[in-house]
Amino acid sequence: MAATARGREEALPALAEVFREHGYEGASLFLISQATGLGKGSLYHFFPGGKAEMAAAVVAEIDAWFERHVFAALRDTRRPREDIAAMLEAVDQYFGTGRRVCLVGLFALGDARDAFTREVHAYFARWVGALADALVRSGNGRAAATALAEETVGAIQGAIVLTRALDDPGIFGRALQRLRSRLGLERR
Amino acid sequence: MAATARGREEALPALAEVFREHGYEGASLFLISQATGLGKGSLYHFFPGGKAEMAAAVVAEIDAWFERHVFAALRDTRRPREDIAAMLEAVDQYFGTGRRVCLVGLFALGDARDAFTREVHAYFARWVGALADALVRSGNGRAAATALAEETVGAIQGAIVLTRALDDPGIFGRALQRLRSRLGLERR
DNA sequence: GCCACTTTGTACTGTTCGGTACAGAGCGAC
DNA sequence: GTCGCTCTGTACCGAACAGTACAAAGTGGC
Repeated sequence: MAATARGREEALPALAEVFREHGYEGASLFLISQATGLGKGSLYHFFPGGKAEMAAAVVAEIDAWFERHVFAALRDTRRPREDIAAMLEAVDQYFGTGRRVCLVGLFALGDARDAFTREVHAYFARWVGALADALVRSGNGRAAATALAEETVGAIQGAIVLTRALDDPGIFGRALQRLRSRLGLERR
Repeated sequence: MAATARGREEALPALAEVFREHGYEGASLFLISQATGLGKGSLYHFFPGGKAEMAAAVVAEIDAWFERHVFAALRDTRRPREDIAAMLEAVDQYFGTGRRVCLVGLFALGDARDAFTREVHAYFARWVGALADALVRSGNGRAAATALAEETVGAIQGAIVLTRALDDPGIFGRALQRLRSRLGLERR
């Protein structure tokens, strides 16, 4: 955590963690400085726009990560079932079985809503869209696929809330298992 | 919103709205003063413990409201199907078809986690528990009932996130409709 | 070794924060 | 009226805030 970042890119993971833990308002420059190991001088050198630019950079990186590792494969998949299963696996890893907050979801609930409406909207629209595409390819009708995709992404977000509220990662695991069965990914 | 509150109780709704809109850290005393129509003097007269006491009072009121209007009926119901349906209806109203944030869910994600872990845990545990009770009474086994209850509460929380992210209340409505069908509440 | 450029620590700015102090306004009881 | 009590506006406090200025420390090319 305090393993002194050397540049803008290296600082992003620690930065993301601070925003996840404390929200946008709660993430003070002191906390950010501590977490990244960078002094104010360096922080403002790398992010002249201050906190807002830091948060934007974090959101952009998360967005890019999901695009690369999750969404892209779903859109043009030739093996929809395998790729959807891989998506759930990646989600399980990424969100630490529900212990780790989804920063974009947190921003959606209002923490920095006005500032990042666009980015938040784009992230979830692409997630739902890509998943719906994969579900169409796996044999669902367009409407059913969209409904299933909405249900899946919603269930993941809700499971994060419940897991953290009740402090029980079992909730997240069970939610993923239900989704696997509902998406027809059960080994047969 | 700015309709000057006259006492502690009257101030709670406006207070809750500020915390919902801006989160715990983001709700400054200036915003609170504006929203309630109360000056600092009055605020500290009614809530000597400051912001923390205000947030605690709001959470307690929300908790009491759900206990009275949602949880109680579910626990000892003799008409589980009707009472579960009524619960979904109340939820739809309360959360403004997904436009209104669940403050307890927001706190669960971290906005004021440390300060309200107990309250957040109790709220969701009682919600899931009461719903599971009703589902047992409507003929489900204990395990299936708990799983369904977890799924339902999670789906509601997730639908709030998605609805706000994509700015489309249809998402919340469709989620509730799916839940009705899954909980066996469809008119037959 | 010297130069140009990037990176950093530190001291500082003005502002806003949560919270306090307190005088006085309002207002029923008698 | 006037007493006692609840309530409220205002001025104020120290601390923490985001952001700036800038000199010094590094660093790679030559």
